[in-house]
Amino acid sequence: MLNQAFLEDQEFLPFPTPTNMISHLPLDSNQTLKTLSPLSHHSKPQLDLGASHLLPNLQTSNWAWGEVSEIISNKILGRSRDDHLGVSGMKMKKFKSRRKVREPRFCFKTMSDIDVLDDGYKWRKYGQKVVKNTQHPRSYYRCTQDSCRVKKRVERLAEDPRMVITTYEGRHAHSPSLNEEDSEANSSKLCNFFWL
DNA sequence: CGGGTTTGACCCGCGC
DNA sequence: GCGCGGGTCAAACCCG
Repeated sequence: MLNQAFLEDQEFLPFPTPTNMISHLPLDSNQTLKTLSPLSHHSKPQLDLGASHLLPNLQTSNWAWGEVSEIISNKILGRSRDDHLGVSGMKMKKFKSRRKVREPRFCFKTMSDIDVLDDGYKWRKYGQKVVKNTQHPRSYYRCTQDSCRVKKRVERLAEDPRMVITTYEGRHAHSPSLNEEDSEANSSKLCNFFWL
């Protein structure tokens, strides 16, 4: 357990990004960040140019996704790195004398009426919280798969309620629930596939 | 009845 | 030490 915690901590950077999410975070030829509407599965992809100014002159090859997410968090949400350490109070109680476990994380911004994006995984809501200085509550979701500790947070941007901020934390140890039947057999392969 | 959501309580870290 | 804020728990509730 202790080893696992340290391993996870060290794995934070460089930040791996699931291929099914790369489509939501393309870096174009101008090396600026864009985000895609999650509804792009059904309709023509809708580029959000509004985020471009947040990451001027971003070089894709020189940035890890964790750093990108951190920049987004800082710029959009006004948070510092330590502000969103994903360690619950309960975990802290268990591992009081140990280093904090930092799960891999990334976030992205989308313009959508829908709060919960359909990313192929099944999520169960486990909490909702009104964040200070925002009129919109933040929702907390956990992956419904047993033994999968991936979490995500969903909130709306205070300055622009049309924008949804989704923050993923951790790695899925299975494939999306779309192919639930064979997810067991392929779990390890697909895990690598989605996070490389 | 099983699985998901809601919501108030609780815990912990942090700043003062 | 105390209060605040964020994150989580878990009982109650809802729904198919």
